Amino acid sequence: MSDTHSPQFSTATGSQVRVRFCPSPTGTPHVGMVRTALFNWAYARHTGGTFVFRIEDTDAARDSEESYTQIIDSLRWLGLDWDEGIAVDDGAEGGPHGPYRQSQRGEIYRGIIERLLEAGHLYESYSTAEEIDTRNEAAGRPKQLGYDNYDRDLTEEQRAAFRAEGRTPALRFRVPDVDLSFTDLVRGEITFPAGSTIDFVVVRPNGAPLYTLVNPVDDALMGITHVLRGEDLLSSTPRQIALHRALVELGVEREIPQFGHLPYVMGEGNKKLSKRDPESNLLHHRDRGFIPEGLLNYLSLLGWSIAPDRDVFSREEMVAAFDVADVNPNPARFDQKKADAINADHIRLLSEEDFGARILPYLIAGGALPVEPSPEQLETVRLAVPLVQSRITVLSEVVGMLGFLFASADALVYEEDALKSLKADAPEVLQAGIAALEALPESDWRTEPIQAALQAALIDGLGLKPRLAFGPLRVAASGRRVSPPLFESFELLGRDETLARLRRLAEHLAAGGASA
RNA sequence: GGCCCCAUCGUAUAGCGGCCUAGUACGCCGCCCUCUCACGGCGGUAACGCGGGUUCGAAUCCCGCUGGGGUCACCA
Repeated sequence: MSDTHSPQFSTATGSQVRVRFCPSPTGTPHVGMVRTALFNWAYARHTGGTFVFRIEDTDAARDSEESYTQIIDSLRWLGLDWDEGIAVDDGAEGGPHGPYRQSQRGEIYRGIIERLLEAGHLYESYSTAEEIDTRNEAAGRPKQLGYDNYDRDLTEEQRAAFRAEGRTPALRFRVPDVDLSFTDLVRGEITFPAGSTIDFVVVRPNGAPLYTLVNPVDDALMGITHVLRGEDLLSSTPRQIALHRALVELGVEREIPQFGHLPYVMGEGNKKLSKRDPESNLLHHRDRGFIPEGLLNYLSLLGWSIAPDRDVFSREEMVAAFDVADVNPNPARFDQKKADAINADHIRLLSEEDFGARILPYLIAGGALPVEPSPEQLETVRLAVPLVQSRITVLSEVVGMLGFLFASADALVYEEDALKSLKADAPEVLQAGIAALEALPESDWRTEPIQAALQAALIDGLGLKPRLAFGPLRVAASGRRVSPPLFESFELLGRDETLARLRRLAEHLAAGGASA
């Protein structure tokens, strides 16, 4: 036996780095998937390397075009741009290693399979799952041990016999009987003992290649130097390394990529964040009004940190600081509260103009504004921006926060808890407020004079506590217990509208609409 | 069960042998600010899983245990 030269892993650094993101388009984009994309992207940008985007759609039964579209849409929304891969620049694919959808690479795989077969790395396997179970049972071998390498050394006669039965073989990879080890970029040395990795199927009987083959093959063909992926794939790494060794031997690639396994993103309790949990769904966060800056920042915190005393930062800062070697191997819990807080911080960092533009789609989607807002409505939004920017955590909250500005006095709905917060003296307070504001001419209808007039009438005049004095007015104006600042809201509403609302609540209460 | 991974406040993390009577952030609890709610400010609560080593010295290194997780598909 020639000495199995020690594995030749990639030593690429700097601009030689080539990483890839290769989701399979099944289901809705998952935050764990996005975190993986983010770390790959950040590593490529940090090193000045190349970020390749490939689609692993080798399972026609599970893949969907809708999922494919959502994934691309999500990366675009987040601003995770790629250098090579599918649909670059809104046009055709780009890059020297296309196609970047595995469903279109059949010819390429056929060639590789041929070479692998010729070199003896692959063999025909006629065993069915039932037969494997039966054999294990007969041999008193635990079922969980799986395949028994039964077909490894079938003779030509035996194969012919199977074929005569009308069976077509799957192709299995012959895993060498050696320890398989590598240095994980985030975990350090990992060794899988010889014998713990069994021969695995790489091609279905119908000729369709499986992930087990195409994933390493494409990494080889596309010159990937660093494979950063989820921890769930850690246990499949030894067989990938075995396959890579064969590919190096055949001259398909020069070196085996380095591997780094990113920690799990967990949900509540001790389980992986499942597709069932709403917070696993990227689209859900976008709909709630996470902004890309906030979501990216939070996701990067799942397994990584930029500094001992700071956790709010821009994507540029992340790129400058990111290194896989600093990734923490612990599984991380997705904490919605923390995510919200980080998002809120980023929302406050937005310029007023930017913020104003970003909330518009939410106001429309939430029904606060029509699809085509009028210039007046847009102006109101612009003026309301400073009132709400520091008051919300996710963009969709603007609907509840500002909706009252776009409803008419008679269409305004009073929320239950708002009505309940009113005391018995609410009618008098409203009357006093109305009187005070009626005395205020249109020309003085600005925040400060409004506040001065109400202060004089209610606090100084009636001797009320501010809380009790302004509560009824707030409910009258917004229908809510919590609203943007009151006097500013009055100004935005305008004199007539404000007075109409105060009168309407007064009538509502007089009609017995609220309990004391 | 075999194999593999993981182990610092409730959560995310800092810590890579002495700077740690363990830092930061979210959360939570007070107080201040205040027209509500936020924002902001101040203060507080709370952690090195256990047992052995190594060392003058261990959250940091080694071993064992315990506990959690993953994986054992003709899915990816």
